Amino acid sequence: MQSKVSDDLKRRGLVNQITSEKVYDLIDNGDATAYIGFDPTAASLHLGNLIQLLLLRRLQLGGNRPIVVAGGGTAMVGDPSGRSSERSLLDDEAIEYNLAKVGRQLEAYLDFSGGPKSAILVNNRDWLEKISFISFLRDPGKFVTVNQMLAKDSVSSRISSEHGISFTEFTYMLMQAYDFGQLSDSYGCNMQLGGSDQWGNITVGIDYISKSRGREVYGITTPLLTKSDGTKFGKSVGGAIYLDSELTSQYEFYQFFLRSDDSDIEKLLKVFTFYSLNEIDEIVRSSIESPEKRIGQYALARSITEFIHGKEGLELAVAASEALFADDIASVEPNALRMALSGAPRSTISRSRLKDGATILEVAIESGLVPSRSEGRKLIKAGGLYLTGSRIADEDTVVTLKDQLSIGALLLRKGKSNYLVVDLTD
RNA sequence: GGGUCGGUGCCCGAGCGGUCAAAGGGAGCAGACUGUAAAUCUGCCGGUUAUGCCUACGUAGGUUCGAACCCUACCCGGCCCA
Repeated sequence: MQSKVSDDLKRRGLVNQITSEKVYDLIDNGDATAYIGFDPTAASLHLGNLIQLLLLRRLQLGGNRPIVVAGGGTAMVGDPSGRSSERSLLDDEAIEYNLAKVGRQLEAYLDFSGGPKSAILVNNRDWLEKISFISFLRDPGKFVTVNQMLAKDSVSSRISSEHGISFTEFTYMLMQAYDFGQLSDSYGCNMQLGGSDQWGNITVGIDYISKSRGREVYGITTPLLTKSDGTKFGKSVGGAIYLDSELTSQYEFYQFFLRSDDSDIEKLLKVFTFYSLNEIDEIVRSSIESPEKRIGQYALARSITEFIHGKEGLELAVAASEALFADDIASVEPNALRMALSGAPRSTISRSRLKDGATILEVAIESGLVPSRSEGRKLIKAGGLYLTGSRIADEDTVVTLKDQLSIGALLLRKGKSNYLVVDLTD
């Protein structure tokens, strides 16, 4: 007898709030049809979204049916939850673009292979676009009181703030409630999942369905993932960590997890991997025994990178890591090096630029390693800029074609581990 | 509406006529140590065509050789009174 799905979720720290204990019965018996919506406000999902998506995946593995909603319609309006000021509206084109990208990601991490528990992907624009204004006012509108809406944190905090809240965003939770209703009608969806900031939106939907259809549905939220020092998890130097390798290379993705704090490892393994709790205990135990081996970090980074980027992606990331952290990168065989670095952050600069004699400072700026001349100067002065493994002491050091690696690229490094491969173009 | 206190760099917060690109803390970046960890210590932390110039102390004006600091108006917030 396998341990219960609900116990597993609880012990992984994935449950923040539930609307009823009934939630656990449903998911343990494989009776849940659970949905999460993702608004395509960016071209890729990031780690925060991934936690939700993995939760859906866990439910599916436990015999429940997942539905992912691409918020093509809701993205037109913008969710005020967790925001202190009004969003700027995205135009149609941007949403369509993001939708195409994010939609593909949503399909990649769940099992859509058919059968009764096969995942479903829908776009809420399909129904939100069709409903007329008057119907909208009559159907979801009449079942939800403004009093109720005003009481939600996401709204009340904005009303009392100097920024206020537009009618547009105020309406958001009504749209989300309507989504839930549609899914309930079409697919028997009986549960909505979301981050803790979604609690208000989810409960409005539950009330709406109960009043309009007399049907009982449920909700679960996940806690906001924080690091052991209390700061928000999932940000790195360049901002959010994305699942799309064009925005966050496999190497960066892998490295992000590889550099996790010891004290966060257990939590991260529970949230981001499918290792069983027993396996995690084992990994954590050996990590504590010999922390310098970073067993937990490797297990975490490998597992999650493989899940997101596949075996090939993981191999790229590992190869890039090994090549970049090698003692003598110049001796790495060209083909191997080219392969290895294909997952690393890159930039380009023209050959002629080097022929004319560019200084290291200029190269660092033009390649985007540093944002301004002063930043570059400071970096060099602090001893934090490296060209192919050697520290640069003088900003006027001239970079020539002789500095290129066997693969026709320069290798810059900022600090201990921020590498940039600069391809030479004609 | 009246009174009063306040609005400072990514955030918090000192400054109250020149020596202020603005103390201090946090965040961030880099260095040392280490395990590509944490903690700790050190340096940096508006831009630049750099002993100068530009941009910046709620907004717009004004006084002054000179203003974040004084004056006027306006906008926004806290508290007290109505």
